[in-house]
Amino acid sequence: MRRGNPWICKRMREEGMRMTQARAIILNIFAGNQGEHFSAQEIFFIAHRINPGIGFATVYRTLDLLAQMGIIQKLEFGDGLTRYEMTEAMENVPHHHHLVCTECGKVIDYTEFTDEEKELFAKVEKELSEKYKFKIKNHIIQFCGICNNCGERR
Amino acid sequence: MRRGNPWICKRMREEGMRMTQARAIILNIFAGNQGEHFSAQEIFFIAHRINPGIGFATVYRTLDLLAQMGIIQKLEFGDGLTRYEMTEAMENVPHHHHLVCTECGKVIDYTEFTDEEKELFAKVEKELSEKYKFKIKNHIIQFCGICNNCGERR
DNA sequence: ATAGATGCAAAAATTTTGCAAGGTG
DNA sequence: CACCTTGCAAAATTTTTGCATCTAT
Repeated sequence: MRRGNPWICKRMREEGMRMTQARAIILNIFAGNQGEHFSAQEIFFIAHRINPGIGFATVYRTLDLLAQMGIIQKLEFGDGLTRYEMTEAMENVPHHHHLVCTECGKVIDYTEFTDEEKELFAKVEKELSEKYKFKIKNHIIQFCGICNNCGERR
Repeated sequence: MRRGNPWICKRMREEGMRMTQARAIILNIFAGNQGEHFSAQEIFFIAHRINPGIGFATVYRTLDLLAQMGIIQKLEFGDGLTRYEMTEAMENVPHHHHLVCTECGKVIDYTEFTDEEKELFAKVEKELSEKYKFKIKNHIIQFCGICNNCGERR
């Protein structure tokens, strides 16, 4: 099977896993759409169009696997669907956060954190890490509110 | 029906809603356990013990309602269950965030944000608000990692 | 009295699991 | 060739909905 990112292939092999067709397809979806957050359903439909043999179970199993490996990250915006996006550790994905409209579910990606903010977060993570003996791997920041459209509609 | 928090009752009446027994019981669960995050199931079991007549549908409908009113807030820690906790706007609930172990699901509440951090967030919210015409109501901050126990077990 | 709210049970929707068959290293 | 993965379909879970009945106001 044609492999994707060689680093990922290597990590998989090291842990006795295999780079299969299904996994490569799903990885490509994320790599080719950085900054997008897909639900399992969406991944299924896209992957299925590429290779109609791929089933739901494989999608779920692959998403779990990639999340465990830290390649993608789970997100939930409150509509009941789990979403996934590529981790910022991967392929120069810029650090970003989300603005979620609690009315219509619209999500805006927000990247303009200043250096000041980044430093602060680094500091907080370090403190938390020590205080609670937690090995912190990343953080999720969401601002919740009402978007332009929904605000006007009232 | 004996009402709980008068402010909430007032708001409900203003919007043509009613303070029912089920709603009062559920509100009490949150008010009496500030800082805890309940799943719908947990709320159901507690409420059901207080009044066995309460059904699942009512719990879900009430949780949605209270979330819409901004009294409780939806949270998801990645285990597939939606959780709810009282909003910090309510009953002097201190502002806090969460440390989530991605291995065992354990959640630690974290409250020690400094003034510096609070100011920064206020500033960021204001900027975002203007830039994206979003009416920001609150934010969710989660740090994800591996807790003490899970880290050692490996 | 009257609209809003509830409870029950059935339906939807999402995610997980078991197992034989297939693919990767 | 060994054994990790997959696909399928069935099961488990969580959440939503319809409708007759009940109940705050």
